[in-house]
Amino acid sequence: MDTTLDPGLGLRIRRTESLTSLIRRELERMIEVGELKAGDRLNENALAAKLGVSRGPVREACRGLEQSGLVHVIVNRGVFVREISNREAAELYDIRAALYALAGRLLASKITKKQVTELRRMVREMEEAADKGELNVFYPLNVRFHEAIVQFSGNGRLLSMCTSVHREMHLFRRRTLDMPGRMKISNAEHASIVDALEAKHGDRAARLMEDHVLKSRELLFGPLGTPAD
Amino acid sequence: MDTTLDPGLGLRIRRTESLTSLIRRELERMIEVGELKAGDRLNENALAAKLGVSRGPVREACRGLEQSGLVHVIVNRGVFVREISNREAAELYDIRAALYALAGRLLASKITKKQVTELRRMVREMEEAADKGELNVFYPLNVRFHEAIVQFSGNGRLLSMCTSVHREMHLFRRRTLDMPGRMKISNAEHASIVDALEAKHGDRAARLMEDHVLKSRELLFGPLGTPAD
DNA sequence: CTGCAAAAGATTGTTGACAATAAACAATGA
DNA sequence: TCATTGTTTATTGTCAACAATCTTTTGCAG
Repeated sequence: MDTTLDPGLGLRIRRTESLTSLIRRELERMIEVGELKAGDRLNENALAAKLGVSRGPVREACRGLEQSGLVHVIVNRGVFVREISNREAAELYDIRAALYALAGRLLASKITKKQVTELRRMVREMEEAADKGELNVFYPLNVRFHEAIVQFSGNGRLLSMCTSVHREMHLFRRRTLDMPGRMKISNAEHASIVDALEAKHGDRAARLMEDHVLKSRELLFGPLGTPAD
Repeated sequence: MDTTLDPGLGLRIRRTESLTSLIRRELERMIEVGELKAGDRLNENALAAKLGVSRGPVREACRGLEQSGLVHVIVNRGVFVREISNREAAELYDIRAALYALAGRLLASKITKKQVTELRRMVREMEEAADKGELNVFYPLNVRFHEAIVQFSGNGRLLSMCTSVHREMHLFRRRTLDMPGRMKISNAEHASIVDALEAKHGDRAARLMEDHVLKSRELLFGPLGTPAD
């Protein structure tokens, strides 16, 4: 298989985007999809060869990934896809809860009818997926629902932060226990959140968003505080 | 003036740390201090020559800085120290408020007597600085006070996020109006925060932290929402 | 066979050179 | 005089080679 970065289209693309950013996105994709698993080392030579470029842009891309927390670099040893410990995952849940609460509060004060409709549509689709027990339909909708709320909140930096946190959490091994009734419970919370948003009740929306995230956290780590590791 | 990166010590240092990270810290310092101002372009050749290295590590360092939001890169044009608009600064204030609230909540549940003493000492020193009207003493103490709370909270990722947000906000032109009585008011809030922490009253600590940040925001932008630009 | 030491190999860190692009400037015509 | 086009210069994007470091293998003594 030839996974080169479009050498044919290269001439057109290269004008508006550097190889570095293309490679960074490609690496993010590989990590997201699982082509690169937590703990894997990124071999610069191999990657450069595989993508049909030299090591320079690959190294630059890795430096960006390092800062965004997706990989960590050990001098003279290489860059490794980060492994998220239980403890770190728990920390990220707390942060996500705080950021989502903010998103809810901000959005409640400015949400439009159109946005409410959009969110309600997602909730309805998730409801169908939950009824049929289709987790592979529910899950991406769930992601998009949360993303939409953060995006609608209008705080650009908040959006990029949430995206970053979300990417990092993906590195965490344990998937949320897909308990049978979990989808319906989760979606009921979604409905309440949209209600609060529509009512422009900022405090309630914030609290519901926070609880929604912390409930996921509890499902993984139990009701008490941070796990040892 | 020779601002080379210690070519003498280089040999020793290079073993445990790459030039890239040294340069990134140096650039962060230059931005922090104001040697590089918002909007300035970072000339790769000039920087490389000044630091006595080649362009490679400089470029890698810039990619890290880009991801952390301190600079932005325009393809084929160069990397520029980011300019923070009023709007973005306001967004960052909101985020900081949410993160600090989390820090307060977390710390309240686990603060030690020793940490309370430490915080109280800082408040006392700030009180003295406020009495004498010494802003240049008050300000760094103020920073350390907030940093300490975040650090004591025990959430590592939260600490790095707050540091990052703080750095970014430094790029914002308008300094907080140093109104005459401002320091004393601010420090009274600090005292209340420590009280809430000592009482292990998480909700109250969270709310006080949030209000404390949002009050700074109001001082800059007024009581209503986000400024246009 | 095991443990250690030294050499060979692989990989990262760094550099200088070349190619591609954008900015600055000069020349031309209206 | 001004706008436009062509040319030169400066700067960034990319690459391939070299140096430093780490890992693995091999050889040898016990």
